[in-house]
Amino acid sequence: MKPLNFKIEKKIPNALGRAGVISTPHGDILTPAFVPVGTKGAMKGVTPETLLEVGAQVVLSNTYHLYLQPGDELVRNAGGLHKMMHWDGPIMTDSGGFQVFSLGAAYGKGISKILHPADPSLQIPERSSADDGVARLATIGADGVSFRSHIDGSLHYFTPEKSIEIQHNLGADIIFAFDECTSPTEDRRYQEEALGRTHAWAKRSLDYHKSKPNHEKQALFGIVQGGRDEELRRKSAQEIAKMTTFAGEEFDGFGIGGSFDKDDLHSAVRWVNEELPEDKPRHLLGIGEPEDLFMGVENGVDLFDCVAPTRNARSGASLYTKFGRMNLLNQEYRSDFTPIESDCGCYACKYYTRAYIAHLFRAKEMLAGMLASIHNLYFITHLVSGMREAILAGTFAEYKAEFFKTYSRK
RNA sequence: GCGUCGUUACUCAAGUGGUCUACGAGGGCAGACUGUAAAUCUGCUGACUUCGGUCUUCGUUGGUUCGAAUCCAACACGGCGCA
Repeated sequence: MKPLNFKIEKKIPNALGRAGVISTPHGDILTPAFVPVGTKGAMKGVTPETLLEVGAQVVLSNTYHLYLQPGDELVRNAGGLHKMMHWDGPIMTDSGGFQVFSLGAAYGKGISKILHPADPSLQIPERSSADDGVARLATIGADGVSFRSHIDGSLHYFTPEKSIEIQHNLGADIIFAFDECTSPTEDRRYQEEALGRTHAWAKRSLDYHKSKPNHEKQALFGIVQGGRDEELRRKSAQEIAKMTTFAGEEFDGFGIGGSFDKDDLHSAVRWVNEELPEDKPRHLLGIGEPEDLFMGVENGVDLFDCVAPTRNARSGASLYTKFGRMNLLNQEYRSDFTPIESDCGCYACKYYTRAYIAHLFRAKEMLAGMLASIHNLYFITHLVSGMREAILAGTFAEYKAEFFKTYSRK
């Protein structure tokens, strides 16, 4: 029995994009779809009921974080992630591969998922091997990665098998192979070396997963890496796509990973999706700004997860609107008694004003982040489901043009 | 009335002769955030500025000193104690 089924409904003419349906043991995901991130088994400030209302179909949690706290065995004993967090829809778990990056090479350096051209100092290749003398919480070995817990400093070791085992305990519908997300500041030699590791780990993740009964109900996605280099990206996509166990079993879908120079994102996605088989779902890991979502969908991405909508909402009152992002904490909104967006159908816009939500932020009321998260999740979720509708209607280009007529990144 | 303590920027609050436009916190203003080390982080917050500086401020006034938020005197206001 297959844990996942993917059906393409319609394609964008002369492009890689498509609309489809992913079926999982916990329901269907209509694609393209945005996947809200609830790292520690909870959407920060949003209940599962509200998450549904906001338009979420599936959520993504994190292996590393849940392993540290409360512990994957406890999650298993609680009846699994679905039951524990009271979310009956599909769940995905990231493998912890991103933490290899964020707690490793990127640790303490201000390097994030996306580098902007304005950070020239960060773009110089800094090393070609593991040691540059900078303290970090994750160090990479041949067999796996050792992590120092960011919570209590305790030492932990992840191998591909360990990551998959934890993900089996968590019980998500879609799980990811353990990979190394590299920094764009690494040179090509390092990217190649890291890619070799990611592929070896992918194979071990696949072998281990398919050898366990869990593979009947949990789908495993392999992750493509390769940095900004076209040859490495295409090679990675091909290798991950054709990777099989001794019994001939393949990945059920693919993740596209990496930390990007903003300009490299587009080309990397296109190279990869030109190589990946059409009949399996593709997930662009950690990307979710509107302009990137359009780019991704157009280039054949089916799923996106991103912390941006919730983090922006919570931590800066940065809200998505059809005109671009607005900072609700700006002076001008103090006595603005209109909704965040007058034609938005979300709960926050239906009942509350900018002035009120801004007040809640200043007063440090929890409701502030909740309402802002609801709006941002609604916005992004609906933006992507709107793309799906447009693909089905054959009007993707028009939908995109209409959106960018008013939206600007500032 | 006498005694005593206090008065620092929007607020609270350090500072008791030069390194003081003056620590720190809050507030305010702005910015950042893309598989969540994140309800977080960064910058600015006396005025003017060609961004190198220039000028003005520590209750008020006067004084001591090369130099005062810091020492002295008087005054104003406030707390406490005694009448």
